Amino acid sequence: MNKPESIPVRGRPREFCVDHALAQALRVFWTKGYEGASLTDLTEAMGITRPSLYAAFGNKESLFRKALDLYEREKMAYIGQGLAEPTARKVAETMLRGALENVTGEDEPHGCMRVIASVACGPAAQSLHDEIVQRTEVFKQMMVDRFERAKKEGDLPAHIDALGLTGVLVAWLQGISIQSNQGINRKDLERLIETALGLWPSP
Amino acid sequence: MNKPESIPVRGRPREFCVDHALAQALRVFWTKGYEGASLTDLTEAMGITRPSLYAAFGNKESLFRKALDLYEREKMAYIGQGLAEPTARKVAETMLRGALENVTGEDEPHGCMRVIASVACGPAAQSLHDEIVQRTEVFKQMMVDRFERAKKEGDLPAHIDALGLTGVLVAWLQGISIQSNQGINRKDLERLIETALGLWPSP
DNA sequence: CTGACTTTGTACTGACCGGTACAGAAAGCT
DNA sequence: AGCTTTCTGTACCGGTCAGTACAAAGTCAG
Repeated sequence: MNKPESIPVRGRPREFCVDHALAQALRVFWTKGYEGASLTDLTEAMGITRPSLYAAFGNKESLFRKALDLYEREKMAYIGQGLAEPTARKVAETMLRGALENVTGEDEPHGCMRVIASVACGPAAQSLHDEIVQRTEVFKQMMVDRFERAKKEGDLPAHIDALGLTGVLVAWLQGISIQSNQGINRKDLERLIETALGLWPSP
Repeated sequence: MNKPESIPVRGRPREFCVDHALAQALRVFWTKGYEGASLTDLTEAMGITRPSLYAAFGNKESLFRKALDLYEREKMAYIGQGLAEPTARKVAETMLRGALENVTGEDEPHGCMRVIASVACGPAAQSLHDEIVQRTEVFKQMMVDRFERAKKEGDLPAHIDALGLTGVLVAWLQGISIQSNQGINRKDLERLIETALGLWPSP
């Protein structure tokens, strides 16, 4: 995984694996946020020099975007899995437990990269902030639609506000991320989740 | 409010009001976080020069701590008010509505400064992060105690886990902060809160 | 081999960061 | 009047930031 991956065509071949370097960059951004991660942090973690980074990834911002894509693809799969569950309760349970796993990984940064990055980006990275917000909105809308369907299917009471319930669930997910980032231990987060599921509306 | 406040004793009198300058600094830190706020941002907003800032407040970090004290004193009163409410439900309601007001202020930054600052501080500000986390833990413990009392008083079912319920409520507060920071409108946050209160356990 | 082409590491750029040295200005004390 | 004390503005410090110019090195086609 740490060697070149594609058939070189012309010129001197690249001496590192782009995917592996991107995975290392993801770890740095995940831990430190966009502005907190310096090019020195990134190049050291990726094991390449600055010009190599710029040649392969454009600049810091486009590197971050690629890392964010990778993060959402590999680390936020639990959102999509949750949406596919058969009942509203299972949707919530899958997302809450998935977030817990994502956020308390053994040797991974604690907290959700999306949350960290959206909060911790100054005016210089306004466009990044906006993009993260927009991606979050897409997920939220899918949840609203899913809960509307659940109401029709009868596994959510009719008086429940699907948008409000989505806000509640998203707030839980974000709160789990923040509390984990603040160093809460996993056991306490599990109690949070158990209590939250205990509050979840029954059909 | 923008003129000196105390009786000068010796030497040239200070030409600005310390309290007013601190309030302006608070706005900057609240909006941009600790590392995102540069000394240039701060001095411009405060209307003073760098040496004046250093003479009056020590350095950037101690200025931030003073601003954080001011924030908790003036903007987080709803936590203490909530704890004083007679029932667990009113505790939650007061805190949720207080957070909403705090976070959707007309010409104030959106989001809770504590949340923003705890997430958006790099390794340089580790001691600040730790202090914010510690202050949060104090509040949490008070909530746990309050909900334990509520169980004894019978306005919370006995099977409820007070620590888990505190995590649930804190996650809501943090989620409200983040979603507001991401530009959610106030109406949607109100629906989040109404739905959350609808889930709150009845005695 | 020669030339085209691309990646490599070194060493640099200008801009900004937090923090400060210093001299002049404004007040009270004697 | 001086003298002391404190604040004010200018102009600077070394360090770090994101980004790049440039030449050496490696691999292809011919």
